[in-house]
Amino acid sequence: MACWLFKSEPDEYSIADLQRDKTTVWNGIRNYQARNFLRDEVAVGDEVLFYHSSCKPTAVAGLAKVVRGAYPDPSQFDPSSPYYDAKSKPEAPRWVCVDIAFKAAFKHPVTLDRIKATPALSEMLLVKQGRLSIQPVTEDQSKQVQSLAK
DNA sequence: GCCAACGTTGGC
DNA sequence: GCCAACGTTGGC
Repeated sequence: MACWLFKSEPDEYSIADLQRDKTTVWNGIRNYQARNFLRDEVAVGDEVLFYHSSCKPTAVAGLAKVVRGAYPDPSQFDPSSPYYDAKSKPEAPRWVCVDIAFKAAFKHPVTLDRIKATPALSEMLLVKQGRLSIQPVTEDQSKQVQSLAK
């Protein structure tokens, strides 16, 4: 089982929204590096750290799990969607999405500042490569983050 | 709202 | 098939 970190702007979709909805489609990914992870490596049963980005403070806010592997993101073919991509054809979809389910909302979200200040987490891509909305996390890192949230 | 980092694109 | 330009991302 692999672990991942998914970023979302809480104004758009927060861990509280996921708690309410139970499951959601993780769509709208329009960055190639993130898509490659989604398409090639994210699998059913994988653990997901749910990260709130572009807010104050940015933090890992909860836990989710993958319940459906990569399939074509329907929004890329919908002209009325903000995620519409005219260059993507149904016979060769450019973008994919996965489904995730709620597992937990952290009582104490683990802020980016805290992660940066924790030596065991200094190798996280979150710290080393900021701009990546889907990223792999080691099992140790995931456990560390979860223990900081208690 | 700046701008740095990345993968992809496309002109040559 | 090189490589400059582009689009996306997200902390500051």
